[in-house]
Amino acid sequence: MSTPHAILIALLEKPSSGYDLARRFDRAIGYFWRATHQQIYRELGRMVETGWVAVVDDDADATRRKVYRVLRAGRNEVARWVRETPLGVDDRNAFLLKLRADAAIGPLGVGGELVRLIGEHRARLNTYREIEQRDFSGRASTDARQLQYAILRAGIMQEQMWLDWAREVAPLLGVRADR
Amino acid sequence: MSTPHAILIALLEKPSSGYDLARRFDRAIGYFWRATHQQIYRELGRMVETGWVAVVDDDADATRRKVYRVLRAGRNEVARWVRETPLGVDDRNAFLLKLRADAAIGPLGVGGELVRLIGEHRARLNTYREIEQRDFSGRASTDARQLQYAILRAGIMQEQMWLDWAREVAPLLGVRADR
DNA sequence: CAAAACATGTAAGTAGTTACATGATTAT
DNA sequence: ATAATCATGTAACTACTTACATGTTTTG
Repeated sequence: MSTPHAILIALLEKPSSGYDLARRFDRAIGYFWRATHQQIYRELGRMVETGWVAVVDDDADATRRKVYRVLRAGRNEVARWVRETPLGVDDRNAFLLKLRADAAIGPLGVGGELVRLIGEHRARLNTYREIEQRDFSGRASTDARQLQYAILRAGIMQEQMWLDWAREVAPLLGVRADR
Repeated sequence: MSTPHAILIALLEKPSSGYDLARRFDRAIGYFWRATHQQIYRELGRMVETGWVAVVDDDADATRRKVYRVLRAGRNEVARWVRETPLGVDDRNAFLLKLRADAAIGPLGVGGELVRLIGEHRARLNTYREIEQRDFSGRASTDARQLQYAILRAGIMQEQMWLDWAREVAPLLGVRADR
């Protein structure tokens, strides 16, 4: 959804070369956001053009290694993206990305969005529960039917988990998860 | 990851027109797998070429509406894909897709893959727990640090949830979630 | 000195998104 | 009749993936 912003935020946390970024996107970051080295180099090139990042003139070390840092315009762009890009319930990872941005250059007012998302997740959970009541409340079930129920259970458990998590996070963002 | 297979499986569950599929992918199916009508029509066209699906000659009803059904080759392709395409821990939705295929034309032996995935999810959960111990066991935390911990918590809770779910599903697939 | 890891890129192909386009049927 | 919904498609653009390509530095 937003590879350039993922890269900007990673660079805000620590200025890096394309190669370093590729490694970071394979380890810690990669657990929730992926990018190949081709994507990274392409985006870095574009963002230099745009003026969001610049190569740190590695004074002494005149090797071929290029370390990038985020410029003021890039920082502003991250803040703008966090504030003005509404996410949906399916953009879990993008929301975590916003939290990382908030940790790096915050506060950026992510609390409001968390509250909205809690509402949307609750609505979806209710939808799932209604389907559960309607289609899976009876007794005897065929194998196929039990599998279909398992798929729905995955959705239900996922929403419950997200809401549990949101309840933990809300106070950190200065909002209430009310009820 | 595999739009054509998602469409084939939806068609196995119920022969439909492109328009119907688009609606189904917006409702129930859309909660875990998305496809726009352009993708759907394009894939349907391709799959007719390949011989995986065919238009049901809507005898009487000679309107412009085209209902597609899955041919034997398409069915075989689904079975092949389910059996021969190993998924990673991040392909949650693709695994649910396999369960739907198994419910529709199973059994396809998905149990083995579930067992493998349980192992991989446990490994990832352990990695997260180690990071937790190493980086977040101390007391006093800054705001930024607490947010970083919240991101890690999301990962931990997600893995725990998946493992809980897998424990429910295992018996349906004839395998044990052992321990 | 050879292999592994470092480091950055181009090119081609595939998939996905967004915008445009058209016409038929159904309901008000 | 006119608006909404049904129904199917093309075209252009953007993003992503996979393969190719090249040279450097470090380590055994």
